[in-house]
Amino acid sequence: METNNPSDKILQAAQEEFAKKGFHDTAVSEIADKANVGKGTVYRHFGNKETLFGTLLKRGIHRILDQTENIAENSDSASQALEQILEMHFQIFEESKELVEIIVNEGKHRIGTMREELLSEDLKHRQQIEDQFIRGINRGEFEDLDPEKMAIVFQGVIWATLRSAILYGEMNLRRDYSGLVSKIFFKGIE
Amino acid sequence: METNNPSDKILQAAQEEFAKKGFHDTAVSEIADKANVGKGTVYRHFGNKETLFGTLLKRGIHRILDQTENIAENSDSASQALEQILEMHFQIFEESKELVEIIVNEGKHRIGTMREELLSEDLKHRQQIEDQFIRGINRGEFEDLDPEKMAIVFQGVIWATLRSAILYGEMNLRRDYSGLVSKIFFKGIE
DNA sequence: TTTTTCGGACGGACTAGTCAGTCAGGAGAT
DNA sequence: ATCTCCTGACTGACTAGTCCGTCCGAAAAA
Repeated sequence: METNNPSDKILQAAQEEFAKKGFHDTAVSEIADKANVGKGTVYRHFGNKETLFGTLLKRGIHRILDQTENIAENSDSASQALEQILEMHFQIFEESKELVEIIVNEGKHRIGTMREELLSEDLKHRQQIEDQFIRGINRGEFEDLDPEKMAIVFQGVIWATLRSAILYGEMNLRRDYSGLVSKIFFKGIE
Repeated sequence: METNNPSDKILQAAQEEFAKKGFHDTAVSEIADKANVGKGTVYRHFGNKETLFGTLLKRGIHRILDQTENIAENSDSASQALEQILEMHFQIFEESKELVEIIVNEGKHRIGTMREELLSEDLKHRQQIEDQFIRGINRGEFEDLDPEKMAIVFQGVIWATLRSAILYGEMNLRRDYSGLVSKIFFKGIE
């Protein structure tokens, strides 16, 4: 991991600034300064502000998508998979609070040209979750309810727990929520 | 209802523009144009852009807070109250898609000076929901789980359903979600 | 009734500041 | 000398907020 190449330094600085102040209130020059790099260098590596932001966002989302994929393949049951998906989000949050902060605060948002692409990534993630609900229904783990709606609700639960951690600084998401969510969801629909 | 007074026209125009393009991407001059009013008039009635936005947001949030209060007082059980709270959100959404859009997209967000105030309104709402979980636990409706966490999760569910309706144009939220959420929540924790 | 005066709401040109994005020149490597 | 990459001063576009002349309607004066 070449942490001295400008691209990485810029990305790191951008992550910190965007997490702290959001897309609109962060100036490209601030990111350049924080990365110890000229403004022009930022524009050499990322064509414009939006692309820089989008790169960061996509990075995070793909990480989530990949890990979800992985969990789906290596789990014994749907409820176990869903539990692990939730905990994986907590894990990523602990590793990179800032990245999750950006995704939670602004990922759902209309950021110009990125909008369509980002929306489709979000949909992909929902599909992964939905697949687990379908799996659970087929295996007889869950009642036969609309899996799409279930996935939407589950995504909301993930988002809400992360958001509360960001705003109020929860320390141990896994301890606080894993059992609770399992109890609500899987007992409720078994 | 004096719909010709500038204040109302401005508020209406602002609601439409903010819902469509968000706070940062909406120029005050656009709002003034849409309201058929000079820019100065906007500033006469609302001291600045942030206040205009905040007025709109607070309007919506207070409506939710008041109706929640009302439901809490006139319900027979906690689970019934929570069900009604969810449906009340759907109701408001149907009446004013744009207002809910603003709240869902930007209400949770860092809007300068408003931040603290808005955050506290959000907390108030969570408290109302938490109160219902406490009530449910005391009445023996629900298992004895952490009511604060339950409220956070429940807020997430409300948000997720509204968000999906905004993004993908669900038509009948009540039909799609009321039963589902009840089943998940109240069967899961009874 | 008609005219004049007056207060203050209104409009929009203007100011002052910000910031995304550019580009001409510099520094370092080969 | 040439090439590559970097730099930051600069530009142009944009917009929040101001400010003062205009306009309208009410009410006093004639």
